[in-house]
Amino acid sequence: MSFSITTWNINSVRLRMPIIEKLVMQQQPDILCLQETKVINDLFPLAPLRAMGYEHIIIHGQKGYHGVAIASRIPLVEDHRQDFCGVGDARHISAIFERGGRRVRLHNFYVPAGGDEPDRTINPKFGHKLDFIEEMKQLHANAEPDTSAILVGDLNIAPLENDVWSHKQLLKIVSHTPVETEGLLEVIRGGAWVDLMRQTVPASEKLYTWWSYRAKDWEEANRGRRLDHIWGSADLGPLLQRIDILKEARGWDRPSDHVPVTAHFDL
DNA sequence: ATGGTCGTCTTACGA
Repeated sequence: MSFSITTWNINSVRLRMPIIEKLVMQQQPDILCLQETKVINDLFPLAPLRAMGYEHIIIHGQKGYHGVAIASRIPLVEDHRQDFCGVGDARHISAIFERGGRRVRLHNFYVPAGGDEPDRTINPKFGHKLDFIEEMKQLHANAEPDTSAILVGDLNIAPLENDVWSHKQLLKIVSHTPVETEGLLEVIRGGAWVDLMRQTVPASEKLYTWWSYRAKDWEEANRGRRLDHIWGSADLGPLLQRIDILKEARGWDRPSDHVPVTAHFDL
């Protein structure tokens, strides 16, 4: 048995339906996790996703901002939303699925971007991001008995030196400041998560999932960051076949600034 | 060069 899961910050799900269809045609993931859907639940485009074979869809949206969704070809049970920082943002959705006799808890996150100034005393958005990361430290990969776990999403932090185009030049840029990168690594360590993308690509290699809209030529500049992540409980590590980062999707018509990341498992 | 370009609650603001 094989199983694949894709995470993609889509930056408006309604605007991106054409490239979501393109992704599904190419990759056919069993589960598709989206972030920044930017739409209330009543207006979420369920029909086209169902037409692509995703009959099990759970959504958590709000008007204009944030929003997460899980679209699955296998049944989802026990769906759950956690209101991180208690501010009512649609930034987390979770469900359980079963595959190959295994029970798996799936978390889909959209972590706050954190604004421009990496100082919580003058930038409340940065404080919110740090508080959100602090709350994520409660999240353990082995929290539930006889249940594996996968955590995906746009975590808006590039934790390792080679997760950004220039470690030195980005040390004071939100997404790569030491307080963020150390915080995210503590979430990983404390929760006994495995960074599955880095299990297959050594930390010495550059790895990006996001390229800014603002570059004149994103591909030529190649000033990317690894903001999107796929983590797993340790038992899933040996079952991982490969990770695909679909860089070409950054060049598709009306692209998101993030590209899809897909994990393939023997599961 | 402290810019640039996307998106939506669009002439403001978040990313």
